[in-house]
Amino acid sequence: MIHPSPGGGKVSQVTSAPSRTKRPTMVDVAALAGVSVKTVSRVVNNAPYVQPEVAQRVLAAVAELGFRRNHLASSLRSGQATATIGLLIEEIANPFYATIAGAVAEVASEHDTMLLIASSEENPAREQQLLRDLCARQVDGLLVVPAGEDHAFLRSEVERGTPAVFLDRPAGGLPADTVLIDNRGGAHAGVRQLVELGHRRVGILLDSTAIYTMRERLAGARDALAAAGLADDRLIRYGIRDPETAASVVGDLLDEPDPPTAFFALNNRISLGAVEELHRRGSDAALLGFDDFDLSRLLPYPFTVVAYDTRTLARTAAELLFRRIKGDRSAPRDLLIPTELVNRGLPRH
Amino acid sequence: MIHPSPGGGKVSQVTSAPSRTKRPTMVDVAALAGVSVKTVSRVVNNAPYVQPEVAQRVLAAVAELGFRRNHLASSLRSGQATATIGLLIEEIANPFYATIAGAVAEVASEHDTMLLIASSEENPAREQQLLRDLCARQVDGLLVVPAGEDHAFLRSEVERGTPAVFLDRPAGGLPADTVLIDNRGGAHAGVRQLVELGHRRVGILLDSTAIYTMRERLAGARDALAAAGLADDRLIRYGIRDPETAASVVGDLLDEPDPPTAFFALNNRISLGAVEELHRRGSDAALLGFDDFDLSRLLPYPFTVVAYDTRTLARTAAELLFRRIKGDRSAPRDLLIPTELVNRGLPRH
DNA sequence: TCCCAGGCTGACAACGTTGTCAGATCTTCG
DNA sequence: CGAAGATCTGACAACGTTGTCAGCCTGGGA
Repeated sequence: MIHPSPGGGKVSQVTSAPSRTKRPTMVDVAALAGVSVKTVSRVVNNAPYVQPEVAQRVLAAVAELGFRRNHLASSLRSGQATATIGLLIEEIANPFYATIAGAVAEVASEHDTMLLIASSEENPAREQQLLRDLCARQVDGLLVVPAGEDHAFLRSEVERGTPAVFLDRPAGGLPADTVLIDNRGGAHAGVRQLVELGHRRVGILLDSTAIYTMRERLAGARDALAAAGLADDRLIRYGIRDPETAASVVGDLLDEPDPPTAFFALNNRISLGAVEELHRRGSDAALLGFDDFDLSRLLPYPFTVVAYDTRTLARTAAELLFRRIKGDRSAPRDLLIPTELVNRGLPRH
Repeated sequence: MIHPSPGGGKVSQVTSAPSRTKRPTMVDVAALAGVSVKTVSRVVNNAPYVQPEVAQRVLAAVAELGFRRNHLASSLRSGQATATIGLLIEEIANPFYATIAGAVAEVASEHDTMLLIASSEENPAREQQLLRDLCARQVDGLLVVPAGEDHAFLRSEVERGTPAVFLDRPAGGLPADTVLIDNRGGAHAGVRQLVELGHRRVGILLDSTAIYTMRERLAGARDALAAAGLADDRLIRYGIRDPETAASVVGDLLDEPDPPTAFFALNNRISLGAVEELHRRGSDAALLGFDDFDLSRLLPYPFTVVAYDTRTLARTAAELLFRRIKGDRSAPRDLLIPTELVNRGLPRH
């Protein structure tokens, strides 16, 4: 135990008023080390031709002052290379985009690059403003999950040396690298399997056809049904935004006179609602979903998903972007990430 | 069907060589508009005292050249205000951190600020390097979910005007704003409820006590058990990293001669494994988890979680940070986000 | 001895922008 | 009519860094 002596119990290492000291610059370091600013720059950047003992003096000064190179000034002067890329997604908190962000961050980190993330919130105007802002910050490249339909405004930026790679959805009005999921093929394969299992009436549940992925998946599903002569647009339900709506739509369809024996949910929010309703009713309708997700295997109803690897999607796009940043000027590429049919959910009863 | 005519099937709107034009600067705009650079600056920044017709000319030149102000140069010259904050988390793809990132991005957007995100991957050395890098990029402030135990190295940065707010875990060796979950209180309340329900043997499942949140939750649980005279350290299992391990540990405990009648899983990865095993065995042991998660209500086993609002945690921290950025120099604050007991999972059978 | 190459260093300008200041013009008021 | 202000504009320096270049040494070869 230490006896607190009045006023002296604690060494006052904390200056009570946070003294907003100015950041030291190379000028300060140079003065302390007795060299020129340029020499400091050379030492800080590991440039050759500095006498070891001079370098030591400089490093000592750097340490004493707590100098950190100003990255802004550095990249302003040296032209490009802010070692930053911009990622534009719909919404960070959404697990799909979070996975994308994680994979992109990983690739970025492999290239000693930082990640500036912006959320468009599905708003094309906001998307445009954010992309412009990212360019104004001189990012070395852009990764974009498009919200809008028209990206012509990016053309001049791309021509001026900020490469852009689009992922999950195609760019509009701009020749650019694109990395997409095989939405159409995956939906086709899944629905064909339902047909082969003997299903003749397949309810299709989707959000808006204003969304590219929905259009593609719907097209794939229709193709597969049409190929078997089973196309029936009365079984398609649009505008499903959340699990609750999905559940009630599934209920409505099951209550009709000649109900579907199978459902195709075009995204995982819809799958979730469908699982809930089918489980509640003890139904034995087949369920096919698009998009896998973390806990799908623990849900209380067996279903098949058209799965794909979101990380591969994102890594592929990011790696392509870095090739562009490093100077690859070849023609824009369109890459397709394959899908796979996977069984999920817990067996019935 | 389109007959491909040799070499002419497509209008060549794509300049084969993407001509890396230089970005126009205020100098270019000034020359085109026939004014000084400073006047361009004034127009671009909506400064007063520019004749409307001159402003028009400048804006026309801006539009014609596709000029965008260089944000780097701007914030270099004008001192601070990069309109960027840094967020350091463990791993972006993890839903917990994704939720944090989303909420932070939201608050940042309300302040017209962009978000630079970095992942420490639980590595203190990497954390330190990333935080330094963020400072070098002159961010206006830092939000940190600490990985390491010592953040004294940040002291000089904070004193030099980069405020930092820590969340979810406390900072080490640095007086700083901190926003934490009420881990201890939540665990205490949950376990007390188990005791009140008549449970006398509670298995406690956790990851490493090297993790702050684990220590706190464990302490809360022990307190509650001790208060009822039920403390029994033989029922505590450490080092559980993933659902699979959790499941097997639960199995082991249930196979012992005098098995627990209740389990407390200290995070949601562990809860998940416990749910799986309890469901598989058709057990009727009570389960208490810490951390709510999206699909918890659909899991096939009833359990109670100590829940909290991650978004509130993150928003609180972000708002505090922006108050600091705006100049609030009051003493560092410690805020506690409350928890709540919530029933989850589907009823047995 | 001189010359030249290579190692080492610093002065200076420049990156693109904005703060400061001074000057020019115009209005207003005593 | 003159002074005081308000409005408008541009020259210049500065933010912190790095590219360019010139110059200083030292040592080795002719």
